[in-house]
Amino acid sequence: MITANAADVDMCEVSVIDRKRVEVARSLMPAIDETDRMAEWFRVLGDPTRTRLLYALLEVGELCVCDLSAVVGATESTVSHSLRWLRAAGIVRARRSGRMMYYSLDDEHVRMLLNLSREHVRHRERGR
Amino acid sequence: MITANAADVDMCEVSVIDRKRVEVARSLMPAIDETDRMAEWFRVLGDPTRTRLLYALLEVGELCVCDLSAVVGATESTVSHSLRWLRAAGIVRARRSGRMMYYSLDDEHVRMLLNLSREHVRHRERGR
DNA sequence: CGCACATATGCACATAGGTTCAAATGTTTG
DNA sequence: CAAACATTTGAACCTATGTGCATATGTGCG
Repeated sequence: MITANAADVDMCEVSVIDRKRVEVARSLMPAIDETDRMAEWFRVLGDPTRTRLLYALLEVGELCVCDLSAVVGATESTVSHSLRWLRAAGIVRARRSGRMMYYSLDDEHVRMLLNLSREHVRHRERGR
Repeated sequence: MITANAADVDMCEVSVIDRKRVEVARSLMPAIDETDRMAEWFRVLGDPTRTRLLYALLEVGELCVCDLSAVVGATESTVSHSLRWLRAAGIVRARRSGRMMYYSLDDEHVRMLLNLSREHVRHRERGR
């Protein structure tokens, strides 16, 4: 009798060429909810307005919404909506001062991430 | 008379609180087409299927489409569509061998990026 | 050549998400 | 309190895009 393990799930329907390598990959693959969260994080970063917001905050540390609006060249409403995403993703932190909200980066990884991204873009640029 | 410089563009319409900081941020901000490309790169990564495909390739180096399909648990058509994005973004490379296409990572930064992403996700996980 | 197999592509459909506008909330000031 | 200001929120609109299905392309084999 063949014992069923996690690696056999959903494998019967599709043709597999290198079964061994497939099983190794499946065993090393992160859990689905983990890759989902990772993808969601990237998706939040994957918008030009939000990328620009992050760069603005990266450079000067802290800015209110209307100043961010002036820096990135977007409506204050758009900026507010965008910041909502970034806040929900734990990338940005808000601080209230009077009627203004000051936003700043709240993620140690973002700085490195933006640098990596810029390197990638420039690397590709040279390739053309 | 006030001289107009680059930093004044589009600044007249919105209210600015800290003009000095805004100008600094604007001068340090990457060009729009650069942030656009960065955002596009992130957007390509921002899909669960594609994230999982990258992890599969990260672990075992090279896989054909049907094996990738088995590893990530998606239709071969879906996998092919996803790989198309990754290839267009220069993240993945294809090699033909007979009737099979073998895919592998084609970006030095992706490995580091996925690690950063995973750290972020786990860091947030602990916070709750 | 004709068939089987691996992959790619085009189309259709459903859903997600970005922007705008209008209105609401929260805050300072007179 | 009322008015002005900074920001947020909700709804509507339109575009982008992920997936499934059918079909096309490419390749090896008899």
